[in-house]
Amino acid sequence: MGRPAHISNAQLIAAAARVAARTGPARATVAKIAREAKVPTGSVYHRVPSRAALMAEVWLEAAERFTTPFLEQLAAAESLEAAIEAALVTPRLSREDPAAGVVLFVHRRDEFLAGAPEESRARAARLTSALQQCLGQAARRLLPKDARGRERLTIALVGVPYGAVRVFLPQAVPPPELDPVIVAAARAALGA
Amino acid sequence: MGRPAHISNAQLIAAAARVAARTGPARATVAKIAREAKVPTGSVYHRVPSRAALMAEVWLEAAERFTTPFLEQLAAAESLEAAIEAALVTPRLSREDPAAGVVLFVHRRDEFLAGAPEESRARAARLTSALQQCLGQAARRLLPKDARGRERLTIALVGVPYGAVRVFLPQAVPPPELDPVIVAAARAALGA
DNA sequence: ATATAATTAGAATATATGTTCTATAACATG
DNA sequence: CATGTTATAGAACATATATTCTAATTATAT
Repeated sequence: MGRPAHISNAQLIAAAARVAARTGPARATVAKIAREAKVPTGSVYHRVPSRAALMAEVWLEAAERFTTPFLEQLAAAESLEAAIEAALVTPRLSREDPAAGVVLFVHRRDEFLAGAPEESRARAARLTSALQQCLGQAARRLLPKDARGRERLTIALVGVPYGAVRVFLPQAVPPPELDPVIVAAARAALGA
Repeated sequence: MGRPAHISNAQLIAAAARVAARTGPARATVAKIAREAKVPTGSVYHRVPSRAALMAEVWLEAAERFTTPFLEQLAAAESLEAAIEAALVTPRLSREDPAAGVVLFVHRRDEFLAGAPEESRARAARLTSALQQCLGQAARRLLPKDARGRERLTIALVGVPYGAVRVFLPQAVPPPELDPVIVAAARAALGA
């Protein structure tokens, strides 16, 4: 089968994620990523077609780690209180996988997707629209009287926890005491 | 006095702010900034020593527009309710000066300060520490029982409004209806 | 008018960095 | 053990863009 690779594709993405988390995607050069992954720069191009595609992959992987539990919690929620639990996905991910947390909550989606191949963009668009759709359905179910229900739910379940963890990231990990504060603030934002 | 300049120094900074708001500071090239300001690229270097120094200036100007009213409101606050008003500086700035809002609340301080001259960094450090000091004093005054008062106040008055406006910026301007939501969420975050 | 200063104007240069290329090494299979 | 395949290894190349440079322009002051 030929010479074995020093690292796996997933390890390359993980190394790129660490570099991007530290420096931001714009300053994550191929040289730095290769050094972090302990492979020569040329080897990077045996795995991915371009730096832009790799950065997109980094974002997509982090975004999926967030979206999966968030959508699961929110889609199943039959009460506002249950929906509010989804707000805790943000601090939990930041603790469990700080690099993914920093990628998602410190840097911006567009920085990672700039110049990315069409396929990566399409995947990113699907993730984003799945999130919005789920928020819309939950709003119709749980805030039927509120004309701007989806907007309000987005503020409470996305905006509030995002802002809360940003007080800590990237220097520190959000402490456990943050979670009840997020819940209280999200509940208040929903007017509940 | 020599040939008159096409634009003032302030106009160059404003043009740089618009470009940086659109593309992010990393992709704000000197060529783009010069085009936006309608001056040749070389002229930029008659005003500022480097692109990095210009980006730092953009951030510092935006940061001062935020810090001044925020500190004023918070320093004068003799009650938690008065302090909570400071949380509204964030959405107000985003409406009154969207470019400054995007610079401060969409992009990151470090992106603007990367490679900046020492003097700019020192100014930025002073702004940041003035903010932290004021938050600390307010916490001791208004939340004397809370051992982590400053942290909590930061979450409520900085993190919550930041996350809330981020739901809208940079695509849209935060609507006026957002303000009572921010106040409610900030109040809840303070446990009041 | 003429000299001087400050700027415009944009070409030239330097540098950083993404990408490709050539050679070599390590593994599997017949 | 020869051959084919895949990866390493890092140098070479291409490109984008920050910065500098030379010349031309337009104001003020004497």
